[in-house]
Amino acid sequence: MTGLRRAIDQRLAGAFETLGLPVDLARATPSDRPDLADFQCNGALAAAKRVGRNPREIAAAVAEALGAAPEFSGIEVAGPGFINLRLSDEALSARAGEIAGDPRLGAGMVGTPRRILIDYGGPNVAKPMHVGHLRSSIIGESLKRIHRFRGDTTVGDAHFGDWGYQMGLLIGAAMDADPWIRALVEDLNAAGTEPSPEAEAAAFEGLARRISLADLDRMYPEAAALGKTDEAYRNRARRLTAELQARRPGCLLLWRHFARVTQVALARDFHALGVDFDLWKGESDADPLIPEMVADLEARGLLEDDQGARIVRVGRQGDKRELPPLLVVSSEGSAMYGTTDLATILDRRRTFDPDQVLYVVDQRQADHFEVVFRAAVLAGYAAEGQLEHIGFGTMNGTDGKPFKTREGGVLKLNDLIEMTRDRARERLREAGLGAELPEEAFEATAHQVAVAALKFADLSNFRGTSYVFDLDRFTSFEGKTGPYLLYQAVRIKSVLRRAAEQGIEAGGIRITDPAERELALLLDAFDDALSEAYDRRAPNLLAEHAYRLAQAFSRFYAACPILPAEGEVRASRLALAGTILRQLELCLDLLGLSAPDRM
RNA sequence: GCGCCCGUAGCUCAACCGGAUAGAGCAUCCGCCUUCUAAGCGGACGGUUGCAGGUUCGAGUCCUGCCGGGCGCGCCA
Repeated sequence: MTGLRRAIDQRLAGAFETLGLPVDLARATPSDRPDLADFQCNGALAAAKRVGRNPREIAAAVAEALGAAPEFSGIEVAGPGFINLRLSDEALSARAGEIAGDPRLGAGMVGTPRRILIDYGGPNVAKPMHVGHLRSSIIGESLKRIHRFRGDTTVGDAHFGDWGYQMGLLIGAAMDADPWIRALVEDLNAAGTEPSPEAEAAAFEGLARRISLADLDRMYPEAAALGKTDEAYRNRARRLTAELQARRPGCLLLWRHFARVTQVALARDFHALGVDFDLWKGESDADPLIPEMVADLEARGLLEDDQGARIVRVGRQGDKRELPPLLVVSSEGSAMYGTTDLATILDRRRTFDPDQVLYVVDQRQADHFEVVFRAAVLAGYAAEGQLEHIGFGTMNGTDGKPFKTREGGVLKLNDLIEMTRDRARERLREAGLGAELPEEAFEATAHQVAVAALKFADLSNFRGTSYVFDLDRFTSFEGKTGPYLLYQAVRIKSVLRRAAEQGIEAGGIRITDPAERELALLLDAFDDALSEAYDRRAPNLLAEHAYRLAQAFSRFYAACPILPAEGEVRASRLALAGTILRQLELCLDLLGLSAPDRM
């Protein structure tokens, strides 16, 4: 199925070819001047430059050549050589009808599907999620859904931060906090063998009583702070990290408890946000590959000794700056951030063999990924361009620096969600739904509204730039917000429900009113918005489309009564509304949102 | 110091390969519920796109310089 915009491209290409003009310039875009046209082509201007002729003459010739095409109701040359194209109501009606009958609502697939792995979320053991985790999680989730919908075999991996120095800190802190734990770890380490299943079960049971997620939340910041100021403490944590990575049984067992407790809680929190991972692989899963990888790097002659550490230099001729080397083995003998990342590349290659890996991680880590990717290419673990860092900007406070609460701490994601849910409940009660809906549905709706508000507020910004985190804006339900999108969907559902009750049926779509034209044009523009969001890895483009669609519907709703109309007009408007709902809900789903039935 | 990113309306953000009159939301003001959910709709107000040059028929967009801000620059992740 070809969309209208693409059909116009083809018409233009035909005309350009006939006239001996560069065909790559034959492209229609939505008009900047909706009062003058639906689409415009600026190709005559660029062509004039290339072939050295008058742009208006070229435009006039193209317009002439286009003259017989049936989908246009108006073709005009304007300004310096814009070709303004207006579509006939018939063409729009036919296209709207096509989309109405299309399970994919007008969206195309990629030409050649690829295998894509998306690394996002990046939760860590013992670190509760804060607002900073919101971006990676929801951008990554949306990219995953967009890729999958367009036909790629797509896998989302949480890439759980469960390995490294932080674990040494925590193991030490837990041993300090409780003599029973200290004894357990030390005895197991001394024994040097895995405990029996019974002993292991008993140990986990004892740990479950002693260390909860809340304890970890409390212990980690304290230990991290101590590690910064106290050298002996820091050195012990490093040693314990190395012991864990050497798989000393006591450290390993305690670590497994930490990871398990955290993961269960995190998966629940992610799910509540509409974020679900296909894989929950940890950095620890890449760990077993490290020895052979180090040997391999050695064999390839890439490893160098430097200040007691082992590194890979990744500088290239023509670099504008000197990149730091990849630190493969620390002077303590530990694997570092980059080591596990490199080993993870190997692991993914063996287990999933992706054509491309997208890392949805804070922009500040651009240099780190550049180093890792270069090392991977040097070692032959990945091809140039196969690994891509999808960086995003930070959420800043009004002072322009990464967001902190008034107390100076980080805002926990769960607190933000609860705050927003409170506002949603209040708003639902005002609407009188508190009494009408069963408790469960009421809570579910409040949650949907809150999540939509938070996620849309983030997704509507271009991912690459930092933005100011404004609590009021994030928890607002009016204007260009997630709840606005949900509300439009809810209104349509309500209309469709009434229509069904009254036995009113939808019919063929006939576009006549300006509000209907706008809707038909937007339905057609979905495919462009989706493929653009895909190509540029920019969900905000899809969010923008969803908003425009919702807004156009709201105007249509105000201007064109649906059920109060009669006959074919009513049947047409009902069909149009139903199609808008389906495309809107599809957009919401691709953004990781969902609309309730009532709100 | 070196490098990367950013600077657009009072505030928060958009702007497709360089195109016409730079768009939304919030805030402010004025209208609209006796038709389907007013979390809505219509309208008004609001801009020298940080500054100065350059390329171009045409620049928020490309180039150079300056000013301002953020971030990164091997033993955390």
